[in-house]
Amino acid sequence: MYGGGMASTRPVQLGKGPLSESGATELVPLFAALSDPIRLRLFDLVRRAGEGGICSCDLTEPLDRSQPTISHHLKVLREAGLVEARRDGTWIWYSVEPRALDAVSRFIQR
Amino acid sequence: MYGGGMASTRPVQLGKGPLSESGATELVPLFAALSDPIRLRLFDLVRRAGEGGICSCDLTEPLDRSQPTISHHLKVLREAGLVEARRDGTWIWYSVEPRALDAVSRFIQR
DNA sequence: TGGCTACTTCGATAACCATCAATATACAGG
DNA sequence: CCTGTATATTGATGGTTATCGAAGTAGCCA
Repeated sequence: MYGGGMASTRPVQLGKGPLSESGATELVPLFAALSDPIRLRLFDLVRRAGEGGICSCDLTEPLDRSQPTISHHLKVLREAGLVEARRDGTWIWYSVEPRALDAVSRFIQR
Repeated sequence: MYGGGMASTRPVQLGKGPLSESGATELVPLFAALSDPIRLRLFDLVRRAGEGGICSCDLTEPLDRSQPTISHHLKVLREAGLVEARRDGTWIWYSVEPRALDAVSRFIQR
């Protein structure tokens, strides 16, 4: 599961016509994933951890939420294709999916 | 009311430390406003209308939702500071708030 | 095997959200 | 002032989401 292929549908949206229904459904999960304060700060923490990533255990405490809640939010970020998880023994390291914000970036510069 | 000052709190976030709780609460409403397919397409339609804006009446039909629903979503976009409304006689013209996506843009390029 | 730690899933609850029909407000023309 | 058109607000409803505690799974080590 970890490192497995989530968010497989990549491209679309060639800067042309009005945002199609399908074009919208590509972007909505991204925005939805970032529209929660806990997830936004989670993503920020993961991003500033850089290449090596950050351990899940280091994410629970600073956000003042229960561990299951953090786990839930990390799952949302994963399924949105924003972060990726890599298992190393007992614990799991999160890092930013490289092309995570590409679609958002394209949307902004239209 | 229309043209009145919404989204008055502007700046913050100088590319420095971890995303603060307040920094997150600045971005969350923006992402939340864009995390609905109807609103996303609504915003897109308004944006591609350019300077002059687009009449509310031209937004109801292409999105296949009732008039109250569109009105509701436009209100959300307004309160998020993404679009502005200008009344002209009987009808109302929507256009993109100039600095609408600035905060999102800054967030992406950190 | 057995116990420890890290993390996920389940079940429940309360808060929130999208949607519509109905109703209300605002403006323009007669 | 009355009528029609354009837009907003209200009230209700069904669906989704954030949250937690409790229970489950997975890997390490002895």
